[in-house]
Amino acid sequence: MEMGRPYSRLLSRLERFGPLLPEDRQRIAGLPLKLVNVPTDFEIVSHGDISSKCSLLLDGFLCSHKIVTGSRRQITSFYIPGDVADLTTLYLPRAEQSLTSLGPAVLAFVPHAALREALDQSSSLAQVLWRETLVQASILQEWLLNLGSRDASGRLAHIVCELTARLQAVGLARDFSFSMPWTQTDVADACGISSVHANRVIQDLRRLRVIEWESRRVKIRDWDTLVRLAGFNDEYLQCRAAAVKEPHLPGFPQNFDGAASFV
Amino acid sequence: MEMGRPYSRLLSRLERFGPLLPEDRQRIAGLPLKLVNVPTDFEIVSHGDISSKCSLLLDGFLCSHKIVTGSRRQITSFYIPGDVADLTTLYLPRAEQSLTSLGPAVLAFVPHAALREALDQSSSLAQVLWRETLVQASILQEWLLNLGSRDASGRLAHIVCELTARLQAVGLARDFSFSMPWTQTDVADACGISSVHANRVIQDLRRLRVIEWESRRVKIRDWDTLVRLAGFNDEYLQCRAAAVKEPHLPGFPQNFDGAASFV
DNA sequence: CGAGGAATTGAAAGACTTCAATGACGGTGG
DNA sequence: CCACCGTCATTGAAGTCTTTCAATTCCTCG
Repeated sequence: MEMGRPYSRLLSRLERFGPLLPEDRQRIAGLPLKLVNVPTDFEIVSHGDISSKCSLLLDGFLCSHKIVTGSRRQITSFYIPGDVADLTTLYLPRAEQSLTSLGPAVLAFVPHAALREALDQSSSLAQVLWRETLVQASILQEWLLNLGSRDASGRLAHIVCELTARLQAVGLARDFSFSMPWTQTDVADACGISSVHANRVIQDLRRLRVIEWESRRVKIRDWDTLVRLAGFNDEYLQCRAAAVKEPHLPGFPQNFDGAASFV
Repeated sequence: MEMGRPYSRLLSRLERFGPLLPEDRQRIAGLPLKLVNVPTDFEIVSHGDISSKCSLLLDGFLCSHKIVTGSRRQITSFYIPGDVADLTTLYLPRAEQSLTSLGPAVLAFVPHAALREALDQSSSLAQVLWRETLVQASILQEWLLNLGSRDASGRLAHIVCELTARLQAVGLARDFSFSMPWTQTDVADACGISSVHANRVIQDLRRLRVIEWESRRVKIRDWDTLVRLAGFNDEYLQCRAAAVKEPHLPGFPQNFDGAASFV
């Protein structure tokens, strides 16, 4: 991890839809931040907190989650390096979910005040960050499909696919292999299944030689089969947005609609 | 429905966090729009479409949904009058979901171009609409808890609670009674259960005298029990945001954090 | 080497789905 | 006005998936 450039991953993420204005890059890069190391299972934000900062994840993994019915924990998102885990709190300061680390993690806290100021100065930057929250919402929708319409093995396969795709996009899953320092219980809480059942499903995937998953490290052995099991389609992640709009033709702005096909 | 003021419900919704600037109200009210009546089960936006307009719902209900595994349909959101159902397409024009009407509905289409122009001119307005998408995302998270961590009757109860609360917020569920012109299959698709099972669960709720649900109309008979069954807490809806910030004390801005408790 | 968390296993119970049939209802055409 | 039709709601029974409980084994770390 390049500690020297804490915003680099975030910036390259934000630029997948097109280059930022140089001054917007400056605004991001100039944001004050506070680096923090947190241990495993550290609760960074608690449900109900009023936040005054955003948490940019530099290294490790986070999840947001909430307790339902007294004891059952539902994980609603995973965050990987380059993600701002609680960007929502910028305009909805009360945290509806808790945010905790899965494994040791390195964070950069950015004060809301500074971020708001930057966004007030640049509507183009605000737009880019808005879009980032929309992509996160799109991931939530996909999880909804996952929990609502797939069986346990489909859910697990889908989560692994998504994680792989996201990690690849930030260069952390070369060779379809990555570290995943969380427990089967964590995975189960994301899939909405019991940890016992999660274990059995993982074993099925191992038996099928689709994945290896040992000592906190996952290796995908048969991506195509995994994708098929999961019914995975990466479009919702907008990972390849940059590829789509390659031709930077002047006079041909992206997503142009004008009054063209208005109903 | 006041056809004369199509934006009134949206405006009052947007103002629950605090009054809009007069010029921002003007910008919204001045937006061009095209009124459209659609019949039951009309697909307004299809998965994969590139949108050039947003759909403000004036009357009736919509849902967004997607097909999983060939045949199973998962509903991921309901929309009620005053909602902009596809605000996300403003900056993520490719629709990841389909949008269809549940029962006859009245829509106002607003071209992206006009909306973008308004938002470029006013960063305060952009902020308010951004927040609106964040609230929608917060609803998605709650649905995630629903599908991942509640049993069938809890899911159904929760959806009814949410719908009731949202409809009440726009004055459409006086006396805890409202029209719900969709089928048990639709409800089942939102809960991620089979329609047969949905039917049995509805009957349980009827037997417990918690709700009445006949001929497309729901009446809540025992709100407290329903809330308990659902584990419902309306905070995530931000319905009561306006109430919270009643004291408009000058010099005491809402959600002020400054450098105060910065970690 | 011991302790504690994590993973694994088996067996029984429970929740939900599927299939298949029947009943209820509203709207249509004759 | 009534028979007919299609959609939606309801029911029963069998089968599948998942949970729960309770051990047991494995691993990691101090």
